[in-house]
Amino acid sequence: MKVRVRFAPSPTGNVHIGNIRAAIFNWLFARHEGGSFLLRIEDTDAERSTDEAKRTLLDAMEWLGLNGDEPIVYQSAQTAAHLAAAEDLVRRGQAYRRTSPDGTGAAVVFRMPAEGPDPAFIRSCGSKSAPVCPTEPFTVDGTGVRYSQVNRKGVAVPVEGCLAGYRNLRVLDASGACQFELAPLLDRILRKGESFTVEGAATINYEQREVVLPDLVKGKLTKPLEDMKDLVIVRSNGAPVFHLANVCDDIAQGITHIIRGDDHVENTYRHLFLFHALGHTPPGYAHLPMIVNAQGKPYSKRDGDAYVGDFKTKGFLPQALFNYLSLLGWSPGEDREKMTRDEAVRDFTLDRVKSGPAQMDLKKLTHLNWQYIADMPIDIFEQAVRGALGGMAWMQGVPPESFRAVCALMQSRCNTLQDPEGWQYFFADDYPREEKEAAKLLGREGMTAALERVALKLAPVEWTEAAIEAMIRDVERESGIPEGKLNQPVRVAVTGVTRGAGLYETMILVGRDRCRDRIVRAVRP
RNA sequence: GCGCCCAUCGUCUAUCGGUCAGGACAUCAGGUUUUCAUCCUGAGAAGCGGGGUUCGACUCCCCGUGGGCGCGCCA
Repeated sequence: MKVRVRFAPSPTGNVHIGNIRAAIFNWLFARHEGGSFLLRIEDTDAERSTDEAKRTLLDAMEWLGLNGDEPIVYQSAQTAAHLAAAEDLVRRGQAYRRTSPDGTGAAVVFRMPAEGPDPAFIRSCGSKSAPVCPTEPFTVDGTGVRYSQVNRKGVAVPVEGCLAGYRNLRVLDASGACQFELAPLLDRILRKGESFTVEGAATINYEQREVVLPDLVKGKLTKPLEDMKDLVIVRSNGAPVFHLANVCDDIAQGITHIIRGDDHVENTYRHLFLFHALGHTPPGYAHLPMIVNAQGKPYSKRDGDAYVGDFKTKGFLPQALFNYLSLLGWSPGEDREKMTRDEAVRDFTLDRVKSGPAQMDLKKLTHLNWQYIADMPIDIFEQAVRGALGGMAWMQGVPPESFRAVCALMQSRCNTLQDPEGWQYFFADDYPREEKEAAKLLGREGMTAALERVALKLAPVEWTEAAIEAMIRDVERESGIPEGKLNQPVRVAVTGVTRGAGLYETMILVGRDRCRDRIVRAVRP
């Protein structure tokens, strides 16, 4: 069967790198398997969904090259199908209505199957016995089983579970006499809505069963069925709930594998039942570990760095972010990190995905970004820098040849596309200066005189690196300055900063007149 | 509280019972260089704790500890 996966975010707030990482893994898996990658926007939460969020989401997807293979599905347009599915479940006795707490309406509740043949994902664990707090009532009705247990501190704590979790339940009093037996009454409870209350129960016995979820990254996951509850699938206001909508849409879109964050595993146990009740074999599941912030905590709204759009504005390349994110929780199994999309597609398999959480490391992303920038053809780099610089005022009137020359000189020194904002001194005279450093370098003994000599000799010197260097060496000798010690003062005078490309090539690009004027201004403010 | 999941250098990771536990980022120390960046050398840095199983465990099992997730008429 052809693989079909989907990325199904809800457009509330900005797209998170955790989400986008899930999108990347889905995309990688689809491409590796030669399948389809679909995008579904789960916009049923009208309160929180915004067009703004939808747009930033789509922008991020496009920026990262996560192209979908079919038209986008909007969940809000599928409501009728969701409701029809719910009605169907009610008709077949697999769901029931329950009036809302405020009595204004009735929600549709999906019942974990308490009778009939077990689906393949349910497994019996043998009989189980559990103590019951005798002073609290034990009740059974169509919505489940409720009783209390005594904890270590001697306090009664309520326990609640679905009917399905208590197959062949027997309630015993302190003497061991059976007070209640579920199996013979099941039909009356389910069909006639009868309920039963037992007082003074001491022990319960039942056949324990568990849900088995074969996860493609975490292996076999299980969950005791008695820990699960029936679940609301349609609100009393008539709106379908996430679980129903999600499963219905996955069925409608023919999804074969669901790859999502592992914060969904608990939902998956329930979705398994929904797929089954709706007459479908559940898809394969792969639960991805979470990405945590620098504090090792899950990303929250406070973490500004977590939003995909920010990476773009901070000057990161989509290829670099894609590459970096694909390495968070996955590795090709060799010591290979920088790789093309094609390489990642070729090597990506779910069984190589790690199951522990991963922490985002901005330094490493930056390093990767630097590598990608260094590898860019100069034309592309120049274009990217122009785009990133946008319409900065000092860009006005810069001759294309000069700009290109500066790009060529500075490319290998760029960590991000934001770095070129510091190139201002090449083109304009109102650039930021490292005043403290400048004062230190310019204030040295005899420096003023030496720099004035440099300014003087600048006019006639041949405008080549070699000639400029020779001239500066001359001035050093004439001024009694140790060889090489004049470079930094000249640099700071000419550029305002203490770090940059080679001084002589920098000077050539800054221009003869500007160099002279800046040196003069530096010594005589 | 109950349930589920996770656990290798500071960080991302390799290892699918036998390795001097490897790589990358970061850090530190040298070298090259007119500063920076590059480049080259080198260093420090890890199997959460306790029990098992085994000739042998980072790897398998159990307990504990720590962290995460879930327990909504949110998604």
